[in-house]
Amino acid sequence: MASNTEENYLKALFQITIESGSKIEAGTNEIAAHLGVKPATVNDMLKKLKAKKLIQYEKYGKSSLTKSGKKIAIEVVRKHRLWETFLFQKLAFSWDEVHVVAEQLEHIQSKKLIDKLDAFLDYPAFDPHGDTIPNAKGELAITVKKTLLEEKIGHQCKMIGVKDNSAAFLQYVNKLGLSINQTIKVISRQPFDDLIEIEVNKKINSISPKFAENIIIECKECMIK
Amino acid sequence: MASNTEENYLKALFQITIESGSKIEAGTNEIAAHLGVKPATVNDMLKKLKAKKLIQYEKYGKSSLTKSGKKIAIEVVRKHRLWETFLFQKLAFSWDEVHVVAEQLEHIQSKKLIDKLDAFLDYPAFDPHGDTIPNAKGELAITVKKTLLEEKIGHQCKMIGVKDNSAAFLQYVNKLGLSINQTIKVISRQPFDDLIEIEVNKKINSISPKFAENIIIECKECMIK
DNA sequence: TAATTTTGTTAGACAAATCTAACATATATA
DNA sequence: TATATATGTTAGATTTGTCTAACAAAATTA
Repeated sequence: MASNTEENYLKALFQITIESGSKIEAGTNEIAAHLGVKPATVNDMLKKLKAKKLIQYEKYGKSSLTKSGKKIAIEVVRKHRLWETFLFQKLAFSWDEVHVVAEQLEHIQSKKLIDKLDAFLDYPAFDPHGDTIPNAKGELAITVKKTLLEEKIGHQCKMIGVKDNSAAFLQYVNKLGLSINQTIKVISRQPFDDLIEIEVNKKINSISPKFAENIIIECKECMIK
Repeated sequence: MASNTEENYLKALFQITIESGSKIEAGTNEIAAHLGVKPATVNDMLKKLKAKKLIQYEKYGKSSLTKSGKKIAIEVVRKHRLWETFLFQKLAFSWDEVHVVAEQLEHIQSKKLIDKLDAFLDYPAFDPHGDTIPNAKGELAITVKKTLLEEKIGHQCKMIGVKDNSAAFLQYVNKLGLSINQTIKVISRQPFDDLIEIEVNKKINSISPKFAENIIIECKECMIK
């Protein structure tokens, strides 16, 4: 069984690599900065985690999770986010207070506890920060933030913000039926003038690339494990 | 701030001494047996806790809690019993499963969490084992188990069991209106024949010392802190 | 390519909590 | 009271997780 500290290293590695969606390995200094410890300390732990076959690591190289390391990391993330949801929904903690307490609660060892908590909260999909919660099987939908311009044709996504805050732009946003949390589907792209067809609330509209570039969306990237 | 381990030693000392209602100090071996560690380990910790002014202790002597040590111990007991109540009432854990998980949860450091949990559970007075839960001020009603013969005149207590299991005795118990959880008040004691007058459900009856000796009761001993 | 900077490693130290084995003191018993 | 038993202490070792300071390798830049 992994110690609290080991769990924290595995979680850090998971968040830096897999969940970031942007890289597959992490450097020693990077992990140290993420955890607020010294690189020397991380180095010792990397050797230990390698010996336990929880990470892949070679001297002077970068680190990544093995299958069993990833499993533990996802369990910790699941516990963290379920506890955050509990604190927020049931105990009326505010959005910004839940994290520090969940940092402690995530290390409580009891499979039964966490599965019962999951049921008590009615199997939530998102924590109070909007991050996805892994299910009991350890499956986790990874979402990535980007602009609507970058979304692929045929994909669905969720609007989570705007880049431009001018009145003109926001009025246009409104007119198209767009708002925070609104689901958007990209239908097509015209080769001739680059206009993008989107579907919002079953209505189809065309928007310019310039407009699309100012809509921040979140889309499901992949399913982990 | 006390470490998890220090908290466990303080809690053990509290339970052995103050909460037991029977003694005011604990020996090194006794503490070791209670915690499942070796006396040598306890000895080291006693020195440390003394240095932190959390206990009173002299070489080759017995140990007891100081005011600040007691405060911490009661907070840990409060957390333990509130978490047990949460697991039992909200997550449908069974009576005998709650303890081991609460042993972990009792060390979570967040005053806000425990006070909100208390409110969420509607300020319970007892945990699933029937033990009293200290309130937010650190006050705790201590109950002591003894026989009805030992109860003082004028005091109220609660029947929690019997010593004799013969049919004759149990029928007599029934006839007097006694049962588990029944409140009993000791009215008087006759100097002439030692008979004891008790009040049960507003009816007064006389019982013999032999009878009283076979009724196990729980009574509020005092209010701690 | 050579020098500099960034990144990673090693060695040695420390604190916390535990152990075992040997020793010391206190209490009980013959 | 002398011995035996129970209780408590000490010294030295171990594990875990951390540090600092010195060193080594890799990457970047002039």
